[in-house]
Amino acid sequence: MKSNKINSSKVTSVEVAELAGVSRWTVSRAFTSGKPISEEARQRVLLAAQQLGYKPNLLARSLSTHKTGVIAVVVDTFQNYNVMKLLDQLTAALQKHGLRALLINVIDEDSVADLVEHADQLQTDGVIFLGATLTGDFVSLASKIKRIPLVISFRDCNLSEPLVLNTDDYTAGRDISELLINGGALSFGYIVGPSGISTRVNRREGYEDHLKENGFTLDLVLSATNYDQFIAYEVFCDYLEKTTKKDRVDAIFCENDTIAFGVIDALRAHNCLGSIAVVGFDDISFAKSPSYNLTTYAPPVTELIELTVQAMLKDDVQSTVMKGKLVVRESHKRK
Amino acid sequence: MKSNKINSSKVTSVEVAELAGVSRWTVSRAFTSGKPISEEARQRVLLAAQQLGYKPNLLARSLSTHKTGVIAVVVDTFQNYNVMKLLDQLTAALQKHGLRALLINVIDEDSVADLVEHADQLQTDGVIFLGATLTGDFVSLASKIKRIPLVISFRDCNLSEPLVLNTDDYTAGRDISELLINGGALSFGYIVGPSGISTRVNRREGYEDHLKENGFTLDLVLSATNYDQFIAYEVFCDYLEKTTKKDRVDAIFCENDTIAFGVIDALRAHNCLGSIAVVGFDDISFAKSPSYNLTTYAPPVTELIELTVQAMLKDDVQSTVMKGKLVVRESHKRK
DNA sequence: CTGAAAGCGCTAACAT
DNA sequence: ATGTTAGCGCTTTCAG
Repeated sequence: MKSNKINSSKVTSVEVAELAGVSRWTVSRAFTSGKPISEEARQRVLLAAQQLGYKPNLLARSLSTHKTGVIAVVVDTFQNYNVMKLLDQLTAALQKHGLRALLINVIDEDSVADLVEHADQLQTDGVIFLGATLTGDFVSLASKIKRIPLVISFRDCNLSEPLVLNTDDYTAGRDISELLINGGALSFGYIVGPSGISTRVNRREGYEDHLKENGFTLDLVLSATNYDQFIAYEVFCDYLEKTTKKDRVDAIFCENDTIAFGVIDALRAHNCLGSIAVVGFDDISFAKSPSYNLTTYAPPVTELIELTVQAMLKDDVQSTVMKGKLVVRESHKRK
Repeated sequence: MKSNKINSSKVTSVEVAELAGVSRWTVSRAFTSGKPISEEARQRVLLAAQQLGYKPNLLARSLSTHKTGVIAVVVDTFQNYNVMKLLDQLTAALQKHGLRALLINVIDEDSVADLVEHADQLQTDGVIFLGATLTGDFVSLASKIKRIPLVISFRDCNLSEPLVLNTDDYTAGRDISELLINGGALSFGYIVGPSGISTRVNRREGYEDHLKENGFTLDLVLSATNYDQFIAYEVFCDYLEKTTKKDRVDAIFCENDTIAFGVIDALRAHNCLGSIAVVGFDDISFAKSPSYNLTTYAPPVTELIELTVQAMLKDDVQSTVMKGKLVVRESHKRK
């Protein structure tokens, strides 16, 4: 006897069909929009379903239709305000299209392939990489999951094989150089995040190229070993302690906002806030904090997210870089 | 002909069985640990599977086993550093147990019931609420999804019906009162977040009760209409502008860290940083920023997360509140 | 340890 | 518009 099961929710379409006095397949139709069914039959089915507490089992449906409506979203650097913003907007956009996000948290970088493979076995309809630092071999990864679309969002990846959707980092770097030059700076610095990572090189190249074209040079490159405010703080404190005001650069572009905060913290701690122009990248919400007032660059998040979702729905989306825009606040000004 | 399909990954257990020279059921066994199968047969199957690029379809498996290994994680306030931290640890913990998180982003509070119902139809094995502000009727919601476990984590909810796992907010409030009293404060304030929300009342009650027991009163209650740093900033600026130093409270406890940052921003903007003791709640990573150095209260995140995951695996977990601990930095000191 | 029958709950494609 | 056949790909009995 099936009533033996503890859980009472074992109502299937058969029972609904019996109660409604129709066939099982009519029940199926009643729950699928755009299928031919008389209004009367539909009402009968819906009523019967409600009485019995019937809800279609979407797993079984997926097994037949070969569509789950679930997209795997792979994230590596979770505790990062920018990632959070992206994840928020991405899940919202997916849901608006009736899709759901299966969140994959990459803790150990080596496990990416396994995690993605598992998602694939779960029959997800696509995979979206929202990685901040991931350096994995995407090409070989992509080949593992040919069955479904794979898109890499918000990271440099000079490949054409998997679909890549990203901010135009190169132009962004140029814009920032221009802002700083116009502000009267004569010497320039840059702080990179985790080094050896090729995901953000374009940003720096645009900055450096534009400086050179205008007769300047990149005089200082500092390296925070991670996208960590405190590491950046220490690195910049070190710089401040080893230099005198005369020797320091006039302006510094930070690979992202988090690093910029650390730089500003260091300047504040050394009582020389405002002596060096600081610019970040990402425009995370904290950037407008009155204690930082960070001038930064806002990636075209909404547009890229929309494109990312489109890539999951149709297969005619091409790899794209898109311009964002400068958000000019106070931190790039020198007093 | 099935080879008509564009996607080549249509390998099923039948083909593997043929190539390995065993039956289809033996293939199934080879991919399920703990099933009786001879080592030789398993090797043959695994080899054949590899050659054909076969991977079990987990959807079909779930349909048979009535287990998907997917847990719905419902979040309402996404762009909140604390939520991010919880989500990071939660997904990591779930994955460690072989489970995956289906992330549900509640944009419109009214849609919670529908979203959860959909997750239920997707046959998720459980639902975890990580809501910060959600005020929905959890009892009626819980009744909709009796089939699977539901747990409310990290929010007050004086109910016993759905499983509730939370920080001991009441005791935390008392601890903070004690810290501030010991610091010599004589007058006390509190800033609430979104009002009308009952999710954090215990925090305030513990604070107020302890103050009263020690002969003090809660002299000021300010209200930020949201967990937003800038709203808190404005609210506190307003307070500072309407009062003189003499009239102000000595200490203020903020419902969470984000609000505390706004308060500190306001104090800094009015050049009176250090004149009022400030304490936050959550210990988000930004709290240790050199520009804030926030004294705050760290919830027992790891422990509660572990309990949450346990609740998904077994059904003998009881509703629990757990003590966290005070993280004493600088912001509670007055100069 | 391995094979076979039956079925998980639904839907595509076709027939009526 | 509705009913029918034949599966989706795997696992659970239970027999051998």
